[in-house]
Amino acid sequence: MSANSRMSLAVHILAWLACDRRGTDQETATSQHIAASVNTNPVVIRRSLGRLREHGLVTVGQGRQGGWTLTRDAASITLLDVYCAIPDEPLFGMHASAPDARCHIGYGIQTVLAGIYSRASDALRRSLTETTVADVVRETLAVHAAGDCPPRRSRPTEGRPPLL
Amino acid sequence: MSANSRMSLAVHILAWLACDRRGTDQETATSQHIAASVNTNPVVIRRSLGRLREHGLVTVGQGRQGGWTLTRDAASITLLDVYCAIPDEPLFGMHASAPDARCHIGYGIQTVLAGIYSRASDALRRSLTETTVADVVRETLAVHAAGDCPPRRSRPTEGRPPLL
DNA sequence: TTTATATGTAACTGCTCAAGTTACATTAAG
DNA sequence: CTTAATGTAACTTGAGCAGTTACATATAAA
Repeated sequence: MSANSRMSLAVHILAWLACDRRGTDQETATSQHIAASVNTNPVVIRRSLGRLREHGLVTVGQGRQGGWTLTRDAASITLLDVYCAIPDEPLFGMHASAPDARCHIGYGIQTVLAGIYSRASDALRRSLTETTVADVVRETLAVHAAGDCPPRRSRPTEGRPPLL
Repeated sequence: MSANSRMSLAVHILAWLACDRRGTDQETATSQHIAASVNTNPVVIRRSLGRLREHGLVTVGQGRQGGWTLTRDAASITLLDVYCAIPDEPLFGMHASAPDARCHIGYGIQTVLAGIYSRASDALRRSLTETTVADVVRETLAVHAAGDCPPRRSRPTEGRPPLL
């Protein structure tokens, strides 16, 4: 993968929003702010948030003072929910060009592979249900608290004492 | 792609070799023949077989009358063995550019994601141990026997009665 | 020893796709 | 009306894979 980082991006965004909520200030959570934490372009963030919104995980306010919020508690959002909200690429790709159907193996191999891949995908998904966005936030803040970290910046941290 | 088809390719090749072995003739299994079944270029097959050989799943004879054979029984080769023999791309990619370490979330998120992805990968691998190359051959031939298939061609089928 | 038939591998092409970026229309608070 | 936000199209860049050509190397068989 094929190095596509959309899962990491989406989890990061949701964790950021969940963490942001924990604070007391009600500054708007904009794609600009989130982009600073993720270290990328705001448009990339908006593209990801757009999908998360389509799947009902976040809502957005339009216009000035718009911004993003989780629609439900972070503890109720599993990483499978997130996984389902990113563009689905199959775990394993099939042959680029169809095998020779006149060969005993070539004829049925894709059917069999599909079954195997489906079972593998189920196992993966089951494992993703075991972690919630709230878990991610908690563990991430724990890493931060334990670590030897540089001076704070970028919201949701800015100007506030560590949350844990 | 993400769609990278190397797993499908490797399984196809091994199934082909396993099936070929079941026959009585001892024609050599060449990259040329396998390529016909997979419907691709022999060099693509050799590249894949090269990795499978490095991982001890097949052996090769050089020169004229060279060719490929499984090193052990197909029933003892799990799909995890195959998975381990293809170039390892992580299941999920991390952020393309490192998150802002000055943010509470950005600082620790990748550590946490690594743990989550590792557990997901374990689940996937565990699922792959449940199928062997022999299973794939058996199921594939069953699909062939059940199906309404075109006239035979391309070894390992050519000129032989259906195996199942 | 020569010839025919394999593999091994480098090097190149073409294609697809993701991330990043720019630009601009739209929306709504103040 | 002004300002600050999202939504989205369009483009650039870069990476990686499948496929291909070409050729060096190895070896069984004539």
